[in-house]
Amino acid sequence: MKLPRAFYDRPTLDVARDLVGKVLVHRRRGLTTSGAIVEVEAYIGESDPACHAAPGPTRRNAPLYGPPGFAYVYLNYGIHYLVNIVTEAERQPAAVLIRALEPVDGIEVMRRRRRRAMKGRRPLNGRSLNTHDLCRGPGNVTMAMGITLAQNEADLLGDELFIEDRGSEPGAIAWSKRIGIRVGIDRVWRAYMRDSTAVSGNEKALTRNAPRR
DNA sequence: CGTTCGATGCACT
DNA sequence: GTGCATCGAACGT
Repeated sequence: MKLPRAFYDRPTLDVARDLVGKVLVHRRRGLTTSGAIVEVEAYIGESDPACHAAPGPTRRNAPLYGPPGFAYVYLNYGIHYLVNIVTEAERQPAAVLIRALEPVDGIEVMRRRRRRAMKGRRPLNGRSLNTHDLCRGPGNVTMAMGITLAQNEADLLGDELFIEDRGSEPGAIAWSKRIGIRVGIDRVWRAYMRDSTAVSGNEKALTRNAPRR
């Protein structure tokens, strides 16, 4: 069942927590890929220095100021697209970054896209791509799912990019500080499935847990 | 194990 | 011109 608009129109930390275990689906050119969300990070408001809304409204961050339940995709480091889910945008600009998935549908399509994205360099020293590595890390998520700027501002209630509740019981969820950022590192706004091997980050990032808030 | 570094594009000041 | 919500190879220990 596709998540309704009301799911996204809630406090961002609640949305982040509840997104873990849901299934992100992308249909593109007749190919369907999907994966269970196992790791997310919240970016909340202009007072969060790591949030793209920190400088106030700009051309790029406009989706953060729009209605909830839409995608915010941007190019990061000139190399990777990162996909966010806009939340309580009517109250304040905020979103949830999708950092890792456990692949479900279209696993061979994901493998192909990951390999194609590594053109020029020898992939993984010749080793093969494990399923739980296909969508491990926010750049890998978009690579494997085929998500680009074309999906920016996509309505998650549409049929191209959306999130489903498939009724599976989510495992234990843990919280930690956000990783890979240089400012706003104090906030404990990263939620992840504790026992999933598809979660990104090193041992330190995983053990640096703290209770929510 | 650990750290460093190159690839690469664009929003923002 | 600066700096980034990255990835993975290539090194050093």
